Amino acid sequence: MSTTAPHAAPAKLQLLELLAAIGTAQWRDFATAAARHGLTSTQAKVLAQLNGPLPMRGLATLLVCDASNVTGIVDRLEARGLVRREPDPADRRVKNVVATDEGREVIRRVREEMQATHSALDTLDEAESTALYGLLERLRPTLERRA
Amino acid sequence: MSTTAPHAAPAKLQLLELLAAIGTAQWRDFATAAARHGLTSTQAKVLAQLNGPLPMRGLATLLVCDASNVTGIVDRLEARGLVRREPDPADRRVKNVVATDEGREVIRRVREEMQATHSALDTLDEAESTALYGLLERLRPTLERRA
DNA sequence: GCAGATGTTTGATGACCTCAAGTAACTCGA
DNA sequence: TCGAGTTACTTGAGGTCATCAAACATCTGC
Repeated sequence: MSTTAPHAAPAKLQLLELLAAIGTAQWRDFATAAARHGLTSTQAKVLAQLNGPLPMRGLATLLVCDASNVTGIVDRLEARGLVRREPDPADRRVKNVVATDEGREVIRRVREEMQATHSALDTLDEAESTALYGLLERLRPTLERRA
Repeated sequence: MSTTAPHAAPAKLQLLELLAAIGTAQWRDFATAAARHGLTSTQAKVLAQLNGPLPMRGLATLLVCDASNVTGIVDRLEARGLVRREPDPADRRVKNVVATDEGREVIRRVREEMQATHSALDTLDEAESTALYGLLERLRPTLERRA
């Protein structure tokens, strides 16, 4: 409301708030899509990390949470048949979590059903997508390292 | 890993994943800052919404959650003296939630202590900030409407 | 071989979240 | 004005997520 120039440099706080708004909206989109498949957002997030076999501990590290927490989440995913615990051949303490075929299919659908996000990204042309990608890619390392 | 051109147009899925990564990192930064003040991220989020008096129902709408949920969150914030329930003069059913001075101060500090986010945004020069702001501003309406 | 570190699980506790139900207060038309 | 329907808030039950402490099995290096 203060300045009027159409493309004035945004105040840092405004940019911060906008970034937060985008983040929440996308998260909500994800949670909604996950819910349609009977998954909580946390369960879907775990499923999304499982490209290959991953030990419980690795999962906990990725999620930045206590290992004991992962036990329950994987329990519930396993009960639904979306995930499997496999013994690690090299270390008998370790249990590797693997997504089942159904698990992979479900998370694929969740991603594809994030309509709000897809629609939003579709409003950008190719140059804009590239620009956005470049900018976000620059933010990422700093943002993730200092957390 | 597949293509090698430095500024090739990103696949939609890559952009989606990058956006998600940025969102989680920023959320984690927020949660960490909130925790330093003894707040859960949800509590901090509520505090962040309280620019003026807001009825419980309004809060629930903003948070996209059940009204009964807000009762407990506000209870805990009120117990810490960060928030106050005030009767609405126009409608005796309504309780308006207002941040106390201490509440406003705490949330101000939380925002200012989101170091990862601040550092990341500081890596952008003015033109880049402006570009990012413009792009995100374009995404926002679509992203929020379709949620 | 043994002390210490690591991976997983269990149990206790608390916050968050939803749904169903209850109470109080508002609204609007007959 | 009065009563039916709606709305705001709370309570209680039940489930998920998150932490910590403790137990247990297994690995590691000396």
